Amino acid sequence: MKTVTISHLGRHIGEEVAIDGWLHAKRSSGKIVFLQMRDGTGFVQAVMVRSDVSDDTFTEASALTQESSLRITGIVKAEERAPSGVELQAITLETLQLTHDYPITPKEHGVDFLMDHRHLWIRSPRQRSILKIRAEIIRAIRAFFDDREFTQVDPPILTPSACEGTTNLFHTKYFDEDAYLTQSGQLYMEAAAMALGRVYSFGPTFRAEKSKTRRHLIEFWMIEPEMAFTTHEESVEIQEQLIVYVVSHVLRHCEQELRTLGRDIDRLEKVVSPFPKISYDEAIAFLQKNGHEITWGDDFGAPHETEIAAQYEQPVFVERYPTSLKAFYMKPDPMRPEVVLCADLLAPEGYGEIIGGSQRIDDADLLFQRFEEHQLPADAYSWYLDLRQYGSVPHSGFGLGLERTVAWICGLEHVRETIPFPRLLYRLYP
RNA sequence: UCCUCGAUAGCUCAGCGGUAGAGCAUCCGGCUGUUAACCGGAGGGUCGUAGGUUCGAAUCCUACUCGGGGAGCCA
Repeated sequence: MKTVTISHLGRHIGEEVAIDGWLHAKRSSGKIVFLQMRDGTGFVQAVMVRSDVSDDTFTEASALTQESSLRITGIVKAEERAPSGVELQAITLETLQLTHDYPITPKEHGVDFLMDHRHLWIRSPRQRSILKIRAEIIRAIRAFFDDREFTQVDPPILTPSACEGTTNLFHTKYFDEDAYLTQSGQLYMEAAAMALGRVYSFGPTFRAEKSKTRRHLIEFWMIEPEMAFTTHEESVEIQEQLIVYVVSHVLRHCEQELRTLGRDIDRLEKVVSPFPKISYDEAIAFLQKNGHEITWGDDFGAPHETEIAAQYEQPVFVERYPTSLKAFYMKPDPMRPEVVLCADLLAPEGYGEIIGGSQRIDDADLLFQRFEEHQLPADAYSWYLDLRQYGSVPHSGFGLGLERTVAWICGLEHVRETIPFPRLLYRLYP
């Protein structure tokens, strides 16, 4: 008997095949049983009619429970009433394990309960769809950079000290030395860009911040491209192309999953070039006009970002923030040294900042001056200062937060559903 | 760290000073096209923990524990 995946059943109409999977749901009456099967590739309904099978088989099917593992053989039928257009007319049944008391019932559940059962929750159609889309977004991001001859470089996860010196890091020991989990691979990626030209990293990042909002994870994944001989404006252009590419890839490859999530496809179809660009100055003026008590030099809070982004149907770049607000390595605008050559990309629909990027300081003296201003230990970063001593060039880069991007594209309420096993404040299980 | 909301059956919740409830899940019975199927029946609870007020507390008060949402910070 040929075993096929549910996703390929449509190619076997009229044939007798076997499927291996789990029972997602069951409905039955005295003489017919409907078995909703899932195998990871999709969902299909197997229909078992009492008169078609042996009494033992029918009794066994009637007694099956949610999430029992089983193998069913039957004839593949085209069926208009089925969501996938295909059904299996069951003939034989082999129960691998009869499950008892599966915790996640077809009824509603609270966040706490579902998070405690995350290892089982990911079996649900909704969670499966999100993880599929996450995988496709990752595939699209890699394809985008690989096609443009970027080289993937993996920065270290254990680091001797803070990269940016702003957020709280996870502390650990490296034998007798202190070590920290990385909060950004950027400085290492600048070194890599001087070696390989155009590079990108894709890996986990850790922030020991006591943040508890729908936009925060303690452990999250970030894509950090870094490009030699690239200006701020050129970097922003690449960021825009990347986002357009990723969204169109998901629209093309994940139609079924987006439908399962109930995502408003129209909103995603509006993500095309060019994206609006406004300056920090214009954003401040806009907020002031709308009654916010904010002055030039203040940073935006989450409500500010949401209000700015709400003006547009596409992601919006906010450029040239005050130098005092941004990281030490960002290059000042030569025409206006009080602002830096940077941009944040704000996603629509209140999802907040998904990209932060800038042109980096390439002048050795200015960078050293910044270290003193920010009271950073120059000796710990002497390798980074070396990059400006030996063939310094204009270069730019950015960081894309994967989970926020997934949450936005999927239209989710919270980033905790975008990663298989989220690490959240006070939640390290499962 | 701060603000705010919550904790009652396996799950989701109602009850808000006077004998602990419903739906779903589970078990038993019925049903040949179900889609969170439906119909009938059964079992199932130290009301988060510790104090206090009261004749009487799931209910009011205090503290603690755990969790949700948000702020700050950030992707």
